Amino acid sequence: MSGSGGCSIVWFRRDLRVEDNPALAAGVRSGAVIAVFIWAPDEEGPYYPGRVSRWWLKQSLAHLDASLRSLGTSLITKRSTDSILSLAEVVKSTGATHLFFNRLYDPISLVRDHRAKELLTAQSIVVRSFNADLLYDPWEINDAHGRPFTTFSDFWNRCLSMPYDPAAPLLPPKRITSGDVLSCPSDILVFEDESEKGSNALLARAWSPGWSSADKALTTFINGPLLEYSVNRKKADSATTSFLSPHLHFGEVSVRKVFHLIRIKQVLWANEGNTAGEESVNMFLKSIGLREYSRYMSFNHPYSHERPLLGDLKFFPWIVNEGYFKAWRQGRTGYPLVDAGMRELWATGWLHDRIRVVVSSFFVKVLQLPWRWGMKYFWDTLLDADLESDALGWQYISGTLPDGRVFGRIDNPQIEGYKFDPKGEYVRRWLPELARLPTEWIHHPWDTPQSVLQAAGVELGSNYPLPIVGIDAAKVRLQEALSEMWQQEAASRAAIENGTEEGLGDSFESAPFPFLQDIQMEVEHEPVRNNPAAAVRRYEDQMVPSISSLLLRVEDEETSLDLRRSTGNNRPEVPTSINVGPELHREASNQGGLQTIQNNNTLPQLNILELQNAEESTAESSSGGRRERDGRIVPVWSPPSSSYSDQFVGEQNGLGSSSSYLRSHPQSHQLMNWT
DNA sequence: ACCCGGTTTTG
DNA sequence: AAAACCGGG
Repeated sequence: MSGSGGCSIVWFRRDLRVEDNPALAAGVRSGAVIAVFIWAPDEEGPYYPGRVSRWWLKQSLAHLDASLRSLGTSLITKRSTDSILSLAEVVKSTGATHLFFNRLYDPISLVRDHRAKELLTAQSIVVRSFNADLLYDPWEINDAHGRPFTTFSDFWNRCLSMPYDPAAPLLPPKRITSGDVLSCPSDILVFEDESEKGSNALLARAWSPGWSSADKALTTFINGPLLEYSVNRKKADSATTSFLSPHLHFGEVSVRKVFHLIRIKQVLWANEGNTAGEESVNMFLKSIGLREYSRYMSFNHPYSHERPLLGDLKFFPWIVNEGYFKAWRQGRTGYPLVDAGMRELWATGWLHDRIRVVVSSFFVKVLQLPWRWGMKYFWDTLLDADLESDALGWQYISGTLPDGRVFGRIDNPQIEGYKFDPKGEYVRRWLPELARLPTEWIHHPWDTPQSVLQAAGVELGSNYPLPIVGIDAAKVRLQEALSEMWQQEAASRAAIENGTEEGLGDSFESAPFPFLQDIQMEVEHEPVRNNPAAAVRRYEDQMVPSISSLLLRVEDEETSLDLRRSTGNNRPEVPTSINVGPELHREASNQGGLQTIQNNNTLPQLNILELQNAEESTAESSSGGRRERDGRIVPVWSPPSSSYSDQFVGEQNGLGSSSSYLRSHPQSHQLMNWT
């Protein structure tokens, strides 16, 4: 162990590449390197990666290992339940003096990485982290008053007009001097179980993980489909997307490299007066920007994957109906475009962005299921599952962002169908039972004359379902739900004014949308009028099966201000704001297993982090109930748990999260002007 | 210059 | 659904 004294550990996470990897470069610069990957999925709580995501990770790690070997070292892999303890062990056994890693911005990583820094610094290890995941670190992008932006377009305009460019990509190291890898044996990591192997084998036909295929995908895209990106982006057929998202998720290609290469094209096309090309570049950069924004939001509002950023839907009576949920997952809603999307998702782990919008908006608006269920299902099934991006997407669809969609709007899958899939090819590919239906009827089989159906071999209600909910009925139901929501909201406000309400401990915090436990209890099992589906409405949209939570309180007043002030030359390494205090506030309220968690926080910025209680959730919550059906596309996926009532996370609807919104946008909870 | 109505876009 | 956009009149 000693000979190599002074070596550096490079901790790989979602930066599985050798090019433009600042942490690796720093390691190489300072001498011998030990490259480590630690697999500690328990730390992710309920967000244990889904089958396809794990499949990708496995391939990608193997690829990285091969590259590192060709450069002179290899990747050490560790199985762990505590990354930081494992890091400390690696440090000890290798005699390392430095730790380098690239930053992540999801809430779990923020806390974990900060802890790593504290712990190892205390052991006299030099710890440095780098930005490798974003064009700009979140704290670099602020408005004129030094406050974080709250809408995407402002954020993105600022990014595009920053006084300095994003860091230029680094070349890969020519050679790596290996630390003493023998002193630190790898664990074998198991990413798939027997039952998953068969389905995983199919993935390899369509995808090839690893940084070199990521590079290839990037060049192919830039030299080909990019030009038409703007025109083609409306087609449901995924042939015109970049296919970069899973590569980007695992950091196999650097987003800065993508940005720089795209910009080169942009300049080129601008000079040629190629306006279509320019437009495409802008559209594509925008989707890169959304990815940036998702990290930005996650950093500034670490609850965004769990809670609406705006409190405006706090009292919305979501429909808790497993039957709906199941029909959606299986692609049996009776709406061909939605169903085709859900079948494709299940079969391939992939979905065109447009179709993601269609199926998720259907989920939230027509079925009125709580968005976090849908998000969780995406997490479990998408090849490019990404917590920050998916949270942003679902919140956008649900209308809980200042610039999100208006909640009251229901998209009509039939109309969308003729827009995105005018010939019905997409539907026919994924719904073989409708393959013989003429285009005229393909997106609304329920209107189709019996004779036509018969000729096409379609028997509604038998081999293809009738619509699970009619669009008109859904509109009515949505309006009813909304007026119910307003009533609750008004009642709650009144209760506050009467001083009946306890409040949340924080005076200005609780103003617009107080937590109303009583009302929740009252209405819990009240069936909704005019609701033949016997759906039970609940006021918590925060329930995600099998998630139990601890609330960790975080002090971050000064530090978040620090972050905001810090500029170029002195970038904070790990956001020091994430200072997890030891005191846990967890107030279990007995009834029905509800847990209320109180936020004692009085600080202006969002400053609470919640960690998931790892033990109870992962196994069943992620992939547990899934079974593969050979040759059949219909998914079999059971929800993580059937006991919904005990997962309620108190202090809900992002009072914490939305506080900064409500303060900076006092109007935002009124954005939804229903009447 | 300005208004109108249809169309497109909307993170 | 609402706002921005566009091309006449």
